[in-house]
Amino acid sequence: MKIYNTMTRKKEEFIPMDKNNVKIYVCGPTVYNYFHLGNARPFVVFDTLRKYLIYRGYGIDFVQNFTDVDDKIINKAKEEGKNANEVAERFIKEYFDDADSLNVSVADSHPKVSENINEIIDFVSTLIEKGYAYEVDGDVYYSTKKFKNYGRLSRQNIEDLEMGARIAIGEVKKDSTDFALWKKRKTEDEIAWESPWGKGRPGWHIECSTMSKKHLGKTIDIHGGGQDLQFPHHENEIAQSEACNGVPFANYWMHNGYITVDGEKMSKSLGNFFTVRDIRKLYDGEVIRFFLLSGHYRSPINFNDKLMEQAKAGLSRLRNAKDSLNYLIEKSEGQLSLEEEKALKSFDNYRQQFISAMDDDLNTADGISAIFELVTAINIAIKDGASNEFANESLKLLMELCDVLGILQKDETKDVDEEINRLIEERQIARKEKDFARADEIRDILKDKGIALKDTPKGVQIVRL
RNA sequence: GGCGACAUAGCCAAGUAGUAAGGCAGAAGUCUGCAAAACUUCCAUUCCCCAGUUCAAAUCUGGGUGUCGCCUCCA
Repeated sequence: MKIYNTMTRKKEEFIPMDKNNVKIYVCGPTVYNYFHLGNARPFVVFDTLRKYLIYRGYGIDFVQNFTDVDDKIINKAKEEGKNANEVAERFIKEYFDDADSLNVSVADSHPKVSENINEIIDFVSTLIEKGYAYEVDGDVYYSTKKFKNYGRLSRQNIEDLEMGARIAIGEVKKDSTDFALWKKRKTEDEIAWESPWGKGRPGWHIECSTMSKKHLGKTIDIHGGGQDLQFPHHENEIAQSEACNGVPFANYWMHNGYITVDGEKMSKSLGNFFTVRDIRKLYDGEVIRFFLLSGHYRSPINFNDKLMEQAKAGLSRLRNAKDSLNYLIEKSEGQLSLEEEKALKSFDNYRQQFISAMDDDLNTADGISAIFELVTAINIAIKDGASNEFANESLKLLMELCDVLGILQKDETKDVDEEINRLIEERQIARKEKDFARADEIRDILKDKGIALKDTPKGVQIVRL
């Protein structure tokens, strides 16, 4: 597999340190609100990477943190008259709710800042000992000029950065590019922990270095996150980790592009964001996931109603194929015919097409195309019916590929209640007696209940809307 | 000011040198009591513009135009 490495700006062959234990760290959310679609993108993208690597036989150790100590959480808590921990815990719960709707699997671990304070203090202490950090009156800063590769990931040189940097009032850094490792407590009611530098809390960047080291070790295979984290967050992580550990931090850096609204980046600061929770009121989580995977992960994706409708329509084509196969399996019997055997063999081309797309820096857009082509081939093959075995095998292949992308995962129950069954039966009788007015009336009634009917040669197929 | 990305049909989107995938929308047809779904056919002589390299360019080089991003919390 080839992966585009931001560090080298090239697609590189992916060679993990240990095939059975690929170490992946992805920057997780700051839990002070529902996450928005822009936040969702890395969750979905790197979850897909994880699923694909597992599909290809790798063992994965996947870590995604929760930033549960942060100014924004503190502010939100003040607004709501709660304590910061309550706010963080609540939105961690909401994270899992939304993530689940997107079919994003739970990580192997989801460490929290608040549970790693001691490790963070140790990390900062080491940086001070090694001369990479300094304390000023209870604050601790990282001295960027001490780290010779500072700016390498984002291709910035430190002099240019200094020109653009601003020092906020009250900050006592030596250089404008220095950043906080530990922040002194400013008011009594602020959340704070004891440290060698007095009461305070960790800066933002140090947590990822610390938790990555704790759960995955000094060097990891892949570090992922949004493009906007490249600078300064990931740059700072590298500076911290490599200064502390003396070995390379991550072998591959992957950055997803952002979501735009009317061509502008969706972000909290611009206020033009849509939370996944809100989008879910209109679209199934799977539609959102499919939408996010419909373009390459490094390209920007624009978000609007029209595009969501397109994604929804595309996904239903895939879902219809799955439903048809399931229906066929229920209604048909028998073994593969000679023709079917041949068709099934040819389907392997689509699998190969899918794999080579995904192998090429996780080209999900091309991967999806392969699935569409498979679906067309399946539809043609089953047009006039098919054996049970053929339907089964086709479904197996379709789902093999869809599972990797995390789509078509939710199976609506085929069970319908008695009243609906009675109505369907009544409609069949009405049709037989050519009372089409009544038949159509019943179809409308069922439609209101979220059930569509397809009259097929083999009977009535029930489809959940 | 420094650094970077992108520009392919009505819309979305692959394709990084060998003659434009796939999806949505649309049109016509098949099937159907009517639908729905599905199937068949049609839908970019052309890839922002101009030069250049080459037997050959959407793809490489140079220049231009436009859009967006990072440099400040952000996925």
